[in-house]
Amino acid sequence: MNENIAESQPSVSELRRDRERAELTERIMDAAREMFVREGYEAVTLRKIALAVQYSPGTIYQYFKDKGALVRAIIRRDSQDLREHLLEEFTLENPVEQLVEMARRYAAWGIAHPNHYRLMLVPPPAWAEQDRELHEHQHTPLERQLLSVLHVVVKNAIERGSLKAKYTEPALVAATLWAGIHGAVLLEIGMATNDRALIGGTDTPFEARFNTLKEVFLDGFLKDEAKPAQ
Amino acid sequence: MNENIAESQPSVSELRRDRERAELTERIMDAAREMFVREGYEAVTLRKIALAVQYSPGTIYQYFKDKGALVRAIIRRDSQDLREHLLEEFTLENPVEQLVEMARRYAAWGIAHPNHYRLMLVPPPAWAEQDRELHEHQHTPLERQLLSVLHVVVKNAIERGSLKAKYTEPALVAATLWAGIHGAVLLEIGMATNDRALIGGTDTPFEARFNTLKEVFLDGFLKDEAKPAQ
DNA sequence: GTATACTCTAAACGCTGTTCAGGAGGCGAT
DNA sequence: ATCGCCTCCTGAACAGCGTTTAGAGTATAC
Repeated sequence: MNENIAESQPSVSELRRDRERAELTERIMDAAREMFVREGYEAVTLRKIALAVQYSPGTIYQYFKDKGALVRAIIRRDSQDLREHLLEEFTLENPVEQLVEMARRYAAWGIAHPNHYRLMLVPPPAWAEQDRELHEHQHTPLERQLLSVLHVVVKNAIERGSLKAKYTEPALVAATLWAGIHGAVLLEIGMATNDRALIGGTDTPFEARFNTLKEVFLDGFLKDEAKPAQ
Repeated sequence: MNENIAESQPSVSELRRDRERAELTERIMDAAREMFVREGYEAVTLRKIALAVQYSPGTIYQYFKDKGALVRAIIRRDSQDLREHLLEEFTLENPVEQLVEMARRYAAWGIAHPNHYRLMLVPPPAWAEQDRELHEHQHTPLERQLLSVLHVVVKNAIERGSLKAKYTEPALVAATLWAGIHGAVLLEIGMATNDRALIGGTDTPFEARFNTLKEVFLDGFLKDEAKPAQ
């Protein structure tokens, strides 16, 4: 044992062990993610996850403290992915256009992955109780991350004088924007999963609702002279 | 046995039996509602409910088919209550004012009863699978009911010419309004339950967010000459 | 070769929702 | 008054859940 040296270099077997550990961690998360997204949180059992990765149930507990920690780890990673997806390839220097495009990406993602969306953004307070874990390592909940991303862009728009004079507080504007988009996505998800040939055809396609929301927000927030050309 | 008469009048003991059945049904629902609202769906066990009403667990199953049916029955009843609360005492003949007041009541109710709100409006797809039950007896899901209430008032506003000319479809406007309010309520609920002294004080009170949403919707939807006096 | 550290498993625990055979007791008919 | 019926309710049981733990098995370190 070379404990005498305070922090010695890791041996080759230690390296392999660490790598194998990381790989199994990954395999578990991947299998669990797929099941959570397909069947929802409480329909997925640890035993099924263990079966999928071909280990005994107890083994999972050497990689994740409990079922909640597993789902939280998945959420943490996927939140980061969504966040990067929203910010990807932005060369638009116009913050208003950027906001519209981000909203479009966000909504498209949520509708394409309804269970995933619910998992990350509508946590039943069950697993949120010990969310120390989610907050640590500069990991604020996704909702917060999104708000702070919006905050930056909105602040940019305000500084350029695109918004009406009465909207001076970026946090307020960002929260309003996010509330609208979030509500629209949830409405679409709910209607898509709950309804099969429901009452009279008063239904409207999501595209139309999204555009209405966009119009209203643009008309409501922007100065008349700052509105984009039709 | 008086089977010869097709439908005879119920005997006195039958009446008492039916009444007692209805009373116990009520007691179960009341106890369960309180627990669901306080602790959330999956934290409440049938055994605890049975204990609260002082019957054995099996007895519950003579009154409700299973746990999902019980919570669905509660949701059905409370949905009606909320719906009536929103429409209560309306003498306002101005549909725009009515919409604002309804939104205010709705948001206040949701924030005052966060668990109740989530229970009724953000069902994890678990118990929504067999929602035949929720749809029957002209009971559409609450979300639908709210949209149709909004639909009527919005249609009224459109017919009075209060909205900009490009908004001709009440369903579209109603969906947008509801999405915004729903999102705002969920954001408030999430921030209130998740956060205890979080990152920098970028927080805004709900009142301010609600007013911003109101301003934007009024500015966005209404003709300039139809806006209420400040 | 022996001791050590680690990983994984099998079994068990207490809990859950749910089912079911059977006891208890009031009711209507004889 | 007695008999059978019908309803309500219970206690025990079942399978499945998340989770814990003692220990077998194996690779590493000395």
